[in-house]
Amino acid sequence: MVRTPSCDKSGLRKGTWTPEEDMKLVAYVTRYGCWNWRQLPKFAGLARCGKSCRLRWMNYLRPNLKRGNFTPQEEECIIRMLKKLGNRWSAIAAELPGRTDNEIKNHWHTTLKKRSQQNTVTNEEARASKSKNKESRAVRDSVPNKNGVTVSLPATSQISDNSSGSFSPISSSSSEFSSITSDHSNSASMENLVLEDDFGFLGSYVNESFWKELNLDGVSYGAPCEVVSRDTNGSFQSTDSTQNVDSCALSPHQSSSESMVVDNDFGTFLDAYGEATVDNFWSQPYVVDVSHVPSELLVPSVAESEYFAPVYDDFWGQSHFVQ
DNA sequence: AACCGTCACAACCGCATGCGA
DNA sequence: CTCGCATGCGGTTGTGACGGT
Repeated sequence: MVRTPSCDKSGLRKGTWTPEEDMKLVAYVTRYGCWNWRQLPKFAGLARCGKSCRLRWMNYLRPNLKRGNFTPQEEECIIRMLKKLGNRWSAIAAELPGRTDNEIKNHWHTTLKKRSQQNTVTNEEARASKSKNKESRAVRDSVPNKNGVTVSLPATSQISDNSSGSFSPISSSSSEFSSITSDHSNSASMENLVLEDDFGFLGSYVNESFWKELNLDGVSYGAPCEVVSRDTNGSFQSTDSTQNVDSCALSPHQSSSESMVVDNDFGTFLDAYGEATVDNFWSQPYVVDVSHVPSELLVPSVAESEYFAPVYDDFWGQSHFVQ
């Protein structure tokens, strides 16, 4: 199902992402955010191009992704939006929380498209069948009598023919989807769908010893970050990051042992943090939903001396690295 | 058991777009 | 206005899984 790992000319890895690569990316992005995809793999210790990292994160690793089969409501929404917007997959994905454009696109090409085509064929066959039935009934009803004289019999019933109706393959009124309402009330109900554990796929190879055992080729995640949980009032509370928290703020630069990644792209970096500004940057916690992140990822057990992250010690100057 | 065709989907590729210098 | 860079988007490909023969 996945591609065989390979390398391109520049030595960057291509193909299937390994669990270790996923770990690095998840750990880095959940901690520092995606401040610059081009630079990110270098800092995260990934031999990947930024594009590949972004794709992997956006389509597979990022939180709140809904995995598993599409619900009938989602499929109906896809069909409806496709009819409305065309193949603007990202716009369609925006209507389906937790689904990616790639996922929707794949689902369309592998399942819905064929189903719609079959639906069209079925409808056409039905029409043809009805037409044929009418003909055959006409033939049947035109029974030659003993004398070879054709006598037209009066029809006992009339089959209603709706063939003039719409048989659009992506019409929400088509038979296959006729039982599904097409109003936006579905959107609300879809939000109540159970989201799978976003990092469930990591479960098989993430355990307590993972971070200890993992040799991260130049990058590790030694410095534990302070986790600030958000209470029901929306205020933040410092908490033990080993605890599971549903919604919390990561404050990656509150630890005395680490500084934030900035490189030369401070503006982009700030943009990545939404409302952060130069003035409040160092005091505002970086708010990120890490409810999906296993505690092992938040507090990796790697010796701090191995910590390898860019440090921005000269605000307007060059960043450098410490290890 | 081996082979083959189909399916599903992760990932790649190339182009488009936005933005700052 | 132009250029270069970063990111987003949609089409396409590659490959393991799976079922049928």
